[in-house]
Amino acid sequence: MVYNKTEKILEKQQLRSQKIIKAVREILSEKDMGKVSIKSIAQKAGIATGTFYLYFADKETLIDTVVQEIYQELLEHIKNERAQYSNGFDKLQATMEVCIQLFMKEKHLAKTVLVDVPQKNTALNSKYTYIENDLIRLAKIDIDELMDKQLIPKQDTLVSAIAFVGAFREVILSWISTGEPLDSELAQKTLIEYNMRALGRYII
Amino acid sequence: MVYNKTEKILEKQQLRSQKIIKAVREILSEKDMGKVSIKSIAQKAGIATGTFYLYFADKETLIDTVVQEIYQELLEHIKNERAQYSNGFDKLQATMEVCIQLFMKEKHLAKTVLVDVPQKNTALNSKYTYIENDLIRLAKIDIDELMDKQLIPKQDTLVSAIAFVGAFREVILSWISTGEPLDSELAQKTLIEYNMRALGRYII
Amino acid sequence: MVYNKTEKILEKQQLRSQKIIKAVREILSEKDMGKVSIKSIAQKAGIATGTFYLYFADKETLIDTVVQEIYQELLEHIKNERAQYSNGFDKLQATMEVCIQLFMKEKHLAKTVLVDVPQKNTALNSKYTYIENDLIRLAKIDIDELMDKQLIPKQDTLVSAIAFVGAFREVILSWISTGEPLDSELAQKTLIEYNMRALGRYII
Amino acid sequence: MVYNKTEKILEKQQLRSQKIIKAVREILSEKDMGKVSIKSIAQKAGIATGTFYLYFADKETLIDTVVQEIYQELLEHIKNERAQYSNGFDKLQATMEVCIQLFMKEKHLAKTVLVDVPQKNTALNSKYTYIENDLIRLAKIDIDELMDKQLIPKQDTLVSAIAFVGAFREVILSWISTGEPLDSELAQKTLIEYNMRALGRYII
DNA sequence: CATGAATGAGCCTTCATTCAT
DNA sequence: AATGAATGAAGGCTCATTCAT
Repeated sequence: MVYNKTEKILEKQQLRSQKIIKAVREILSEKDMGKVSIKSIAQKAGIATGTFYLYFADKETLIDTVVQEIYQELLEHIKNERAQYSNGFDKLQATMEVCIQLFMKEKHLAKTVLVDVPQKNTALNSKYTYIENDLIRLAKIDIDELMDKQLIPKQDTLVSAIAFVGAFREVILSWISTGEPLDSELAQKTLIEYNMRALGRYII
Repeated sequence: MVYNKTEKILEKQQLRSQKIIKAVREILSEKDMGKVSIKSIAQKAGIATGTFYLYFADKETLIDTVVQEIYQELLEHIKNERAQYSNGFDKLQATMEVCIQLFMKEKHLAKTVLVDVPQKNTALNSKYTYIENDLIRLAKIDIDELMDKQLIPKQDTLVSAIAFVGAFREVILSWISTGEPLDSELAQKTLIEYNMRALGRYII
Repeated sequence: MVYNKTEKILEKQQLRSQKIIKAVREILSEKDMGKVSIKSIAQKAGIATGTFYLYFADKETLIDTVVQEIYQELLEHIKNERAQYSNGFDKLQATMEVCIQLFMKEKHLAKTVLVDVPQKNTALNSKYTYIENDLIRLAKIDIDELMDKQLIPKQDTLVSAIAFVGAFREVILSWISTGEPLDSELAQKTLIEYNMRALGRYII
Repeated sequence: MVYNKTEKILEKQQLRSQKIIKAVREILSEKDMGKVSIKSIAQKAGIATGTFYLYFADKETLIDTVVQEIYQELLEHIKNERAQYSNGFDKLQATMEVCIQLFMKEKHLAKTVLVDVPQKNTALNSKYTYIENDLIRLAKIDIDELMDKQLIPKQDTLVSAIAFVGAFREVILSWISTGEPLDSELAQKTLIEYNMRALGRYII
């Protein structure tokens, strides 16, 4: 019984935590991005402001958690998609494609992940491992492999991976801000080819 | 005499303004990025809080001013360097080189320009024209020219320009955060070639 | 139970609101008329400055509320008393008598109503309908009636009503400042007769 | 020589003081009643803010001085006008007429004298002798005289004098706020007759 | 455990007054 | 004497956090 009770309680706590996190994400996703105050979060989560502090130490902890969750989700998506390909080029391309899809569908999430979070973590203040780093790591693995197989020229693969992600990030953000370009297909093709070409794929 | 006096006063005022701006820049550059409150700015500038308002209408005006100043500085550098080249590829390369030099020398400035400011201006909140937009514009001009001359394949040149700047930005920021890579020369070469290759320069 | 709880809370909130309003009234009534700052109000009400904003949107709202409250109280008194008379002269006299009574009993309230509030609303700044206007309106109705019945000479009844209230106001204020005159009865009689005579009651 | 010099200096000081006072009065007279800050006063007076403190101990002293000056001027006017009449009724009427004229011509001055100043001096805080008191005193003298001569019924002449001034004050203020009534002549006649009748002039 | 009213430090801004020049 | 830049206390308001119920 006791065990059960504990389990139930833990479950309930989980639920509450999730509710709070969901509330934050909803607020972050709102078009006009309402105030991200504890009060508004609690309101959206349907709890009292004080209750918040039973689940999270403080506001910062909450934000950290939300960010982690978002990251995990995104990486999950990417990994699933990549799993279908064995070729390094294809994997990179698939990564970009899934990211484009996801980000364009959830623009505010993209903003949070690509802008709001990193901005709090620049320079030596890198408290999180953020999505960009994860993406870079993934990209680097592929690029390393391609270089090993001599499919691309010798290069500082870390730099390339960073550039790869950076080019991608900037374009996505511009689309989020100004709306996707009219010829969306050409635009996406340009972006993908930009990065693929940049790696230096040998033309056979 | 009167003339002299006025001159001196103006000079002194300039100095104070500069002192305040410098204080903001310093705060923005601090590792732990202290609060950018009027109080902290005044403290850092060695003035009373009220004095601040003798030099700037309000906080927002100050921030605008700082941003503008930083932009002007950077663009000046870039334009000077680019002026020496007529060829599109060379100009783009020169732009990257001067930016690398400047940013690596003034890392804090780079951080402000590439991170702090853009983050306040994402999406529809584009009150400033920020450096990235200016850089993108410059890059696009060169890329358009290259495409017109059929030196690179057909592409959405705006996307390419954005990707170009994005790749660059990300790499620079990573260097700022983690320090330049050991083989700095290879790293820089990789970055530059990454972007040049990405444009699709036809190999002759 | 829930109902009870809600009731209790509402009651408590009412209490706080009242406490705050009372605090303002007290400050307004103090001899040296302390500063009417949020801080001083909160202090007097025994709450934190932030708490104030749980009960009133801002300072202006509070002041409005206080004023309205005072007005309602006074008008209630007057209307009750007037209800007992049908004759225009009697109604006017009753109005004066009830006002004299009330004001002399609650001198601070009188001061607020007759001095503090109007002074914030002079000229084109008439955001409130203040007691004086209401009193004037009431008086005018009676005077109009008297004139229609040809019980008083032809006159600009609005001017007369204003003068009526003004004469009254000034005398009351003088009594508040300097204390009622020794021969209080004569004094009150003089005031009432002054205004009644002024209207020009035809001597039969 | 020394004497002369001192005289000149005193004269100059007088001039400055006057300039400052004039500045305040101008600001008080402006339709939109700009901020009455030391800075704005100094600006209008054509002096530096610091200079102000060479002529007045502080802001309050200045305001007191301005008020005194205004009062003196007004009383001067009134006394001159009254001097032409020997009859008590005529004197009272003349007083009212000159006040109406003056106040309607300088509405903002009227506002200052009748509203702004008294409001700072209510109740036991009567630091100034304000115009109203002076007017009341004058009126009382006349009313006493009339009563002594048995031209009006027995009454508390102080109360009557206060009521007299109060009725007058209120009407003037209403004209200042809302503009003079259309039938200005009837309105003025009503006001004057109101007060005259109120005194109880025996109809012969 | 949950609540949400209460807290108070902190923010931006104004302005009467001072003081070095 | 005159200047006006500098001062800093004070004002209204916000919001992360606490605590009595």
